[in-house]
Amino acid sequence: MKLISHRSFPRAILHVDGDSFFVACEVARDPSLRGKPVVTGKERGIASALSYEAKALGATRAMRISRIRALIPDVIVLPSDYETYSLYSERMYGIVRRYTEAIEEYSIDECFADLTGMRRPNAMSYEDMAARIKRDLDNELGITFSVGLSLNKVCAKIASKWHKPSGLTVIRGKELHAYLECTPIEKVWGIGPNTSAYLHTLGITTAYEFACKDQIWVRTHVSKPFQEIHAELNGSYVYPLILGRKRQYASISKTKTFTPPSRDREFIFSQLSKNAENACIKLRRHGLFAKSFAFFLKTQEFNYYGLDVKLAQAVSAPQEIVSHMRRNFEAVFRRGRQYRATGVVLMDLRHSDAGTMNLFDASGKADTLKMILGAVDLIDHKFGKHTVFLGSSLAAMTAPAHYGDRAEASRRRTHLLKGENGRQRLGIPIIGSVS
DNA sequence: TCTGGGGTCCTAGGACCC
DNA sequence: TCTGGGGTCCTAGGACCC
Repeated sequence: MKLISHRSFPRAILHVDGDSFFVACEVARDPSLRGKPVVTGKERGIASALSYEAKALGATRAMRISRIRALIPDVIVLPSDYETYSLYSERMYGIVRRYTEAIEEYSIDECFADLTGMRRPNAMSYEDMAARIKRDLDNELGITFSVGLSLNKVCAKIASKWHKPSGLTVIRGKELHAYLECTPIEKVWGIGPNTSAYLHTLGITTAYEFACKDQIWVRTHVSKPFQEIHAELNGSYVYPLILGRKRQYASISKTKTFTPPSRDREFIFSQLSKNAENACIKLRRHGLFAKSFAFFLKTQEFNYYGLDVKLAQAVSAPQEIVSHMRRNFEAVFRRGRQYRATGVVLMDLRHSDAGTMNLFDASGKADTLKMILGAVDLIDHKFGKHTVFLGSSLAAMTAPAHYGDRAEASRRRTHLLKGENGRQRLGIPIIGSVS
């Protein structure tokens, strides 16, 4: 039995979703691409977004670019340009914000808006607002959007997905069941492959069948996140919008898969070192410091072996991360095992390292390190990423072309920032000059 | 989907305490 | 040394999202 302790009123929640957003931004910027099979993700060798023309010819998300080229010889492959997409993203938020301040900037190509109570200020119905927002977005950005309007986030998501691309779907409370009957359970936001399979074993295949289960059943069969989804499928408003600017990072990670896989310990470690460098670059770009981190190796069988490391002080220098990984590497690495990827995750992020300085470190190393890092960031900014890098990353940086992006490899300069090398066992690596 | 990369949140269970 | 009951904090790992 459901307890309703307050008089709930229906909400009008809007979900806005850019159609093939990355590709659409590229087309908006370069109209000559319109109508052609276009994919982005060149830098990774994996398709991140596809034009509808490319999809129609059989390409799918996460497909290897090489395979797409075989499938569609005249496909246009572009590297992802997040700077540009972010600009379009900001414009999207701005247009929606004309109609309400209650906006959640959910991701680069999606947002939610709470239109509740805005009929009078905007002098139009919720449906008209949704239509106007879509029209403004399509016209001003030159990108089509799929828009859904319903009682809550989960249902608004179902609505926006209903008709793609360029759809506008309104799902009122009375019509909800009809939509849910046609929605496979695995298409519901928040219900992944695992939970779908589990629900299937209980005889549930559609969102409607799940929604019809009573409270007792729901509490005994699924955990909290799915109880909440269940409530939203019944029209309740459970998930509030998270308003305002994107919240701060909880973690920053860098992982990299290499082909072919490798058993070479030095190579594997250099990959970790490179991950650490890249993660720290992002960390510093946001003015953050990490008080702990994790690193892991991923085997050819998709098993993960890793370690969490707590630091005595918050750091932003890769040298610190690398020296800790060096000390703990043997606990994780096994000879003979085939590895396909490594990763570094920086955690316990904060805005300052103040108050955590080691009092016994009177040598001025910390200050030196800061100056070096500042210089490194400046050089990278001026001459491009990875103009300078740690000696411990060398193997990863100079690996054969098939170990990475060919173009990147050829662009790369070979100046080294001396520091970590195979034999060093010092807590803080020796810092040399940029050669 | 023969499986890339970057995130967040929830939960069960152990450690520890009273 | 054995016996309960109950609370908090932390961690590893699962699940999901774009």
